[in-house]
Amino acid sequence: MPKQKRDAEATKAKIIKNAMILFSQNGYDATTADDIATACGVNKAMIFYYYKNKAGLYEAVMSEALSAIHTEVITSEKCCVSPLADLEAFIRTYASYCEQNPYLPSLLLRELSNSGTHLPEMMFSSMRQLFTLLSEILTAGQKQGIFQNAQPMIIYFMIVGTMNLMITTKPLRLKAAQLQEELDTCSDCSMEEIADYIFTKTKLMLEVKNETSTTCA
Amino acid sequence: MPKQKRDAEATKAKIIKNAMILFSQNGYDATTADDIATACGVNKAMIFYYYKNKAGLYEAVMSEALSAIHTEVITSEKCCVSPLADLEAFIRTYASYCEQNPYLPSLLLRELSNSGTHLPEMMFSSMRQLFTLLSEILTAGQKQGIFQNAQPMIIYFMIVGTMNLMITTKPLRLKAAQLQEELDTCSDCSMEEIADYIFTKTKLMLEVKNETSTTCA
DNA sequence: TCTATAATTAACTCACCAGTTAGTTAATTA
DNA sequence: TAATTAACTAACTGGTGAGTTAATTATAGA
Repeated sequence: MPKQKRDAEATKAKIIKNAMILFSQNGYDATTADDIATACGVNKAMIFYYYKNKAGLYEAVMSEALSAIHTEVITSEKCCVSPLADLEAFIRTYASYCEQNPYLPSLLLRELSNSGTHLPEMMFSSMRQLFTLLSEILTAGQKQGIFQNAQPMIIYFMIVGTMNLMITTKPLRLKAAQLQEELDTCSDCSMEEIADYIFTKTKLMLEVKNETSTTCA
Repeated sequence: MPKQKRDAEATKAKIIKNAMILFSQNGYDATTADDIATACGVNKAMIFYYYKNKAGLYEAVMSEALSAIHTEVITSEKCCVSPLADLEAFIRTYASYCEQNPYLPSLLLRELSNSGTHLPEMMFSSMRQLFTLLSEILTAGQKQGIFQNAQPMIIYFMIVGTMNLMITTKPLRLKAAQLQEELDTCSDCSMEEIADYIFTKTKLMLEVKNETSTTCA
């Protein structure tokens, strides 16, 4: 069954994949069904055949992207027991996932900048779950007296929002750095370095006493 | 001259104002020239008469919004001499400006999530200037040994990006808090409180030794 | 091998929207 | 006050994009 002339799953996947890329590059409105169809060498009608309408496709795309990252963070986050280690795992996993799937950040930011006006319920709850996760890590740490004065929402945006922005603005930052040499836009920072820096700064923000080695297995 | 039947400046201003609101609420593509025209009770043709095309109008809107915030931050930032006071002024001014002009954050975020694909040159340089400002404050502080290990780009996003996100997500955060009571989404934090919190955390991040009163005149 | 069904396609429709145009009315100036 | 210009309008156009439809082809099961 390696190659078939007809393979529903394969075409569905092709559509999702290309739609994700195009949506994240050009936004929802500026991406046409024809664009997506030609991008994956599939007849436009197939999009409507499988996903009913454009909004349905969009929802499917976001669902895919969000559930993927959610399980990734959830599963890898179990690695250690201390809140500090969990925090580190959270940041690192999110960073590495986003690096491998650079479409997600711009999709998320766009959605947030819409203030979720047309945000489908599923997406909303998925985003909430990710926040809840960090929120729980923070309250746990606070109860154990490891973290001080953690407003979860603001901390969440300082971590996740900043990583999202660093990814989506990469080309912009490069351009700015070329135009104005004395400007340090972190234009060739790797995502790992960024995650590292953010983790260090988050520890300072939360006034974590002292590093009793936090590296995971 | 209080009321004229014809007032070019007034209609131009009306168009900009309503366009700004609609663009920030619905995005560029989803906002039609007809929408804007009816919103300000002006004939659609006037939009093209004054701004040539939709892109021209958009550029004018962004130019307006950005130059306003830029001068606001620039002028009020002069208040003190120390980098720490300047940092505080930067954060506070940005916060209060955004609160009064809640359109800007969503416009900015949308633009950033586009990775500046259609970003007009003027806007790009305007955004750069704001970043340059913070960048200079940080390097000054670092030279004086007040700030430690400041990566300007990341710090910038942790401050400005977070404030932008807190503003645009306000309705979303409210909804999430209502659905899930135990979740603290900072849903009734004022912008002042948020700015305060961010400033406090930024000081920790930059390892500022100790507060020798930073309030401005 | 025949048949039912799922996958796929080309060629449409219809609504909507950016931008135009030709003409009208108010203000300005000579 | 006549003429010129600037502000404004109603009605149009052309293109585009979401979604449909009716027909066609592959595939699996009996």
